[in-house]
Amino acid sequence: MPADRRRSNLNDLSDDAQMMWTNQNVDAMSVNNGIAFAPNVTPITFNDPPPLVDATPCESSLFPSVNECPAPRRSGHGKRKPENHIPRPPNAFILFRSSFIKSQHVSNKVETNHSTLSKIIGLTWQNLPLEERQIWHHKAKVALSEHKLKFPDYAFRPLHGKGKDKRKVREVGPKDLKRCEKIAELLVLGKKGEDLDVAIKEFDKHHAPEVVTRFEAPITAQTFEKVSSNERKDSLTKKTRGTSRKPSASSSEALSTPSSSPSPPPSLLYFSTPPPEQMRGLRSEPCFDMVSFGQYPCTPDMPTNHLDSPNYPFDRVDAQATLAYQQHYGPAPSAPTTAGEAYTISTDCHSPQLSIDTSLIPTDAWTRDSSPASTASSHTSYDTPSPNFYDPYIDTFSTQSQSHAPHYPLQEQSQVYAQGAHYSGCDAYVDTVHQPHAQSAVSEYFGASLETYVAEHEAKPLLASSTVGLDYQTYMGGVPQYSL
DNA sequence: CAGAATGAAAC
DNA sequence: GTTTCATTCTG
Repeated sequence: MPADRRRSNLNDLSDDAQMMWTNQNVDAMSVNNGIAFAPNVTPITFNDPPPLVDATPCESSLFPSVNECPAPRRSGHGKRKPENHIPRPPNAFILFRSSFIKSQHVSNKVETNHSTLSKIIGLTWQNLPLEERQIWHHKAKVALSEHKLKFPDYAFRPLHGKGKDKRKVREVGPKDLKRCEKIAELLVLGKKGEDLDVAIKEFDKHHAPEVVTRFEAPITAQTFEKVSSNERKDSLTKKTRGTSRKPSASSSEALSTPSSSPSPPPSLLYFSTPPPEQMRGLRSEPCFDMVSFGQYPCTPDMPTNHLDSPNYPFDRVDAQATLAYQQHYGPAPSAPTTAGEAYTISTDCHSPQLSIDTSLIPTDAWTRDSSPASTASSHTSYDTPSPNFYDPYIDTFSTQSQSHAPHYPLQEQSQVYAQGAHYSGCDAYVDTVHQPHAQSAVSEYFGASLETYVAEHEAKPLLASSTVGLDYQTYMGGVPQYSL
């Protein structure tokens, strides 16, 4: 009877929709079937303090859930909701996150930004032992049952088309994925609170945020041709695509290869290099994030222009930087053939990193109504199996024992993660805060006429990425600057 | 109010 | 397959 439930009027429900999803009732119940199993929870007691049942069937040892009194629930996501809005039952991760935040495993000293925290918690979640995650899935299941008991008429009714004009303007951060990973790693190892403070403080001493540059997939004359013909109707009909994400636990696409996701053709507009003011006008986000470029200790010969500074000499064309690289260092790395492949030029202190994700941008990437971040291609670049094999329903549906799949060590996961589209805020994201010289090369790259370049080097990928990387390496003189 | 994460559920 | 929305809080 889902149809019936759907028809039911949510607004009939009483005003006690102010809920806080904690695990307080969860552990007191057992979920062995879909029927009533929570005798102590009724629609009335749903918000009541936790029953004093100690017999927790299972509790995370690593991150025990917080059972203190819930803080009054803030209206979800700060969005205005109807007075009697009934929130969705939380999923396992949301429960985990909630509890995690509340227990302050990561103190304010380490991280305050919740976007970053989400990242950290996400990484932690991925690295959580299977059993631990299972516990949270169990809690989620119980929460769902509770929810059903309390709101038997509830049906999730997402407002489709609501976010049609929504676009991911720009990614916050991700300042430092490595740092997030480190924190997550330590967390899974049991370090939290003050221990973590100390460990991260030490880590921060030696760690510098990595440089990440994103370029779209290599442009060839062929693709250019193809695009030109398709461009018009494409841009007329295509709408923004939603954000998909990296492989998830229950998703079978986790194991799919990136080659199965053809890239959308780049747009004609993309090929031309508009004047900076036009660029800013066309796109709602800047090409580069150079917020604190000036913080970096500059040497006299270092460029100090911001790309988005009006003073930046965009007319200074130096396409030869790329060619010079090829002449000097030989052929570039083999061209990626699938969207989402990434060049990753060594990352540690000995050779500072430059990751280039070559995901294509949607056709209208330079127009207002699209989001590079929301292309599927930018989220399918996992060329290793997902570390996440956990099937929350493994107990209900007996599947090919995925649960016995190997648990990927963090390091490996990180690589997978780093090659994904998590720097997907724009086509070329360069954190030059710590590597200003890289900016120089990128600037030159962008100053060049790509049209000319493509015409002259047809069927060859643009290699600005490599140029930038080497440029920076050269600048660093091969001297280790940071240790990780 | 977007953003960050993952996952459930609806289109 | 895609989109929304659960949590949380800051910028």
